[in-house]
Amino acid sequence: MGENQERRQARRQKRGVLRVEEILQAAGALFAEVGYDKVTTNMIAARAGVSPGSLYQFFSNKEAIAQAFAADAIEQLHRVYDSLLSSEAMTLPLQALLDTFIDKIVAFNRNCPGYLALELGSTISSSLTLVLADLQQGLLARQDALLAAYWPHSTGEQRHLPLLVSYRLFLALLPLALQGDEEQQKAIVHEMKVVLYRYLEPIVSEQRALEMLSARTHALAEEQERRTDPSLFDRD
Amino acid sequence: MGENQERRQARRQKRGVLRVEEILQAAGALFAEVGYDKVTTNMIAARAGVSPGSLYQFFSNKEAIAQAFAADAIEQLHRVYDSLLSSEAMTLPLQALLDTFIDKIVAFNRNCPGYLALELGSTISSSLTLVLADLQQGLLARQDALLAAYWPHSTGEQRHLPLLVSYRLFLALLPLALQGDEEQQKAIVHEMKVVLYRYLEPIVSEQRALEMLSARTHALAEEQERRTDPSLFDRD
DNA sequence: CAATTATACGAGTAAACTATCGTATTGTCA
DNA sequence: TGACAATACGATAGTTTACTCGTATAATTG
Repeated sequence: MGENQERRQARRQKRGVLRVEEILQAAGALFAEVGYDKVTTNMIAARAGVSPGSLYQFFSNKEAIAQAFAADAIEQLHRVYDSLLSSEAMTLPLQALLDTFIDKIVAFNRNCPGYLALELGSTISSSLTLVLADLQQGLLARQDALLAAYWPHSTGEQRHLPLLVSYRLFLALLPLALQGDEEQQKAIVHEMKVVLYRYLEPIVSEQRALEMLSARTHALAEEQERRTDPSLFDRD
Repeated sequence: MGENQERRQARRQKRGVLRVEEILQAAGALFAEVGYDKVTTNMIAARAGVSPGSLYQFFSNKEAIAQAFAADAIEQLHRVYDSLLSSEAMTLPLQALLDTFIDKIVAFNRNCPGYLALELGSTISSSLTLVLADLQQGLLARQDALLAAYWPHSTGEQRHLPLLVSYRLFLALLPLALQGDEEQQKAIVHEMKVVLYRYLEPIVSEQRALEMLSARTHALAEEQERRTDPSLFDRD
């Protein structure tokens, strides 16, 4: 699709590569502002300072622009994961890891607006969504490795659900962490860390999790007469 | 807008009211399937079994259809909250309340697909989004009352952030809870309850929260030499 | 039964948008 | 320098979509 065109840039690279960057940056900004669907190709061209026709010199269609933008963003994210999966980072306690992890990913999304819009704005299964999901597989593997390091003796099967849930929770709060004044942004980031820590900590330290859950349950039961099925929260 | 038309139905109510219901149901189903933006008015007409022109006998435009659908849905949600805010429900421990609360709201979203799509698919600030936000204010007040009941001596200011965060967390997992096989759906609902309980419980019982958090922090510090700033998770 | 009004239809209109095409310009290489 | 390829342009073709309008039918009222 768009790759052929980019690959054949043997000559005249400087102008072309520069234009591609300009176009992708303009597209990303617009994705963040109005969402992928409502961005028109003419808007992208205007923001990038090129003619509508020039877009198609480098990208075969609108979707290819979003794909290239997402590919760039995900490559950057991989670099973030590289630093997080370093041997020294893995020796941190979960709380500290979450702290740096969340800070870094939030910082990335601040620098690269538009990626979040593509991630969230994925109205059900366009072909763009499928390509995006494919690109994310790599990131999911890194996240899984991270969780595995903190959850010894766990199987991929076991990690699947917590991983999925954690990712969704993070994504859900991310828009709030990027909007509003700095005060509110800090507060949201703090809540993100609290939510994920309280969710994940009992999971990665299983034995303690069981103890604490039953302890809490008993405390509640003593405070208040027990009207509820004790197995409400037990899984199947 | 659309209200005038519906209000002037003095005669011929039966056919008209019926058509309105058919149209809204068709629209809701389509919103859930492909999202508001990608639904065309002709699709709604076809699904409802009416001509394109007939839509505009009852609704002034596409957005008015979504608004009417959302208004209906939110009215139903208010009835759900009515039962949750009953005096007897408020005596349940938090865990039990969350259990029934989540089950009921999930059940509603199963019965009324399309509402979630409107809620999530709100690409940044169309006029539809503003109207939706307005309709939701009422629900937010109910949720706040619920949280206030479990968090004595709390101010509205204090409840604001946890309320916002809880709602986002719930919304984030809801799509997962509605898709996939029944097995997976149950698992997701379970995770929803776990996440919200672990997040909210320390908040509504403040003093215990502080104790437990510091206890955990100490335990972690002893297990592992302390390389991280102890105040990482403190706000500001 | 007439008169009036709500409901129904569906071809058609105007606007918006993606992508193309013919052409002009700029840079590169022999 | 001359030939060739990459880049740039912008008008516009072709498509999609929300919505209208003239007309026809069904129901209600007097």
